[in-house]
Amino acid sequence: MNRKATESVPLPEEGWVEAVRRKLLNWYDENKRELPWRQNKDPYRIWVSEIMLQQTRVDTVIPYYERFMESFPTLNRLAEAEEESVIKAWEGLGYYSRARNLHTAVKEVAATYGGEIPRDPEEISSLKGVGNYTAGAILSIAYDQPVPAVDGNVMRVFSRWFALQDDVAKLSTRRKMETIARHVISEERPGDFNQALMELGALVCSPLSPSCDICPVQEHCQARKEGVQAELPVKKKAKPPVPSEVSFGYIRHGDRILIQRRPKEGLLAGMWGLPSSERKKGEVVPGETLKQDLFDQGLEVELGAALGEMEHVFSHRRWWITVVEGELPSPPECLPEGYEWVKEGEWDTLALPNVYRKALERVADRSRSWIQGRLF
DNA sequence: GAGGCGTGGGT
DNA sequence: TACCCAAGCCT
Repeated sequence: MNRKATESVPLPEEGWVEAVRRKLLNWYDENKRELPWRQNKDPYRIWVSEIMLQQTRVDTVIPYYERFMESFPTLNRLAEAEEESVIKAWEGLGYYSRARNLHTAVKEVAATYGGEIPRDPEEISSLKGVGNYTAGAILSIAYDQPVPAVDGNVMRVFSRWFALQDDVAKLSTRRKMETIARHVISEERPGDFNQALMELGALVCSPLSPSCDICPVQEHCQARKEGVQAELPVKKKAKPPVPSEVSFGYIRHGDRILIQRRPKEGLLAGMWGLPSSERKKGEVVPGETLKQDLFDQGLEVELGAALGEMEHVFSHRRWWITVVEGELPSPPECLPEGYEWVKEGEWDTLALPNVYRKALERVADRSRSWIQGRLF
């Protein structure tokens, strides 16, 4: 333990801790939401929920979680599943490496730990996709271990309780928060305590306009005392997403459309999508680069009209998309690696990220209005 | 430490 | 509109 780092951590007195623990847990008992992953303490169910909830809102997760649990009700069922079906179940939820890592980790638990999720902090943390927060959440919620589970909510709550100016984007700050968490956690109800902190952060101690007037621990909050709760936590601003010009091809051959699997690494890794090309914004004529890229793969495409334009923003990149129609008059007998034909409209079995689904809907709208235009 | 990695909702 | 954000992890 680093003494210097520990010295800078403001550890509250025992009286303060006992009062806050009691009030927070009482508030949680009265106000906690009924959520599908709170039905029982099945560590597998807790695990899946924690992975889905990473950087993702509760309301968004719920329907995915319900469907996922119907498809993969137990750890062994998930371990036996094909990766494609796991990714398909994750379709639209984003951060797809979460699904791959979860699948990898679950197979590891089945093979190495006899299907029982390890209770040892070192072992569980070694699983793919299980970091400090997730390990703490599973161990405390499912296994009643008094270990911290410090997420964005907890850091916000602590920043305000103790009026901390540390940048919560920093790793060192999270470690500091974990030291505080170890000090204040309830040994009797560690899982409920950790969830109560997060629930308070989500429902009361919210980022923009915290509802201090209904907060169960308002009288213990240093930020409120100083009237600075809206300025906390301190967080360095994120860089704006980098813009680029992207062409999607809607390329027909008979009743089939050309699709392409994305590279194994990087953005939307391994997911299916329309053939596409990406360039720096302002550098290119939409469509031409796509034609070039496909030509390099041995596919000679004839491009038609632009079917539509759209914008799609990822956390770190902004795509300015032009969907261009085209056809492949004389396709090779065997398509290059990563390309497939799929019947128009039969995308259902493919795991398509939302950006492509949006584009396909756009094209479908265009086709419908085009047909209507011919009818009237 | 900093950047990559999705998406949708709120203001 | 243009941000900001939401139960992080990996490299």
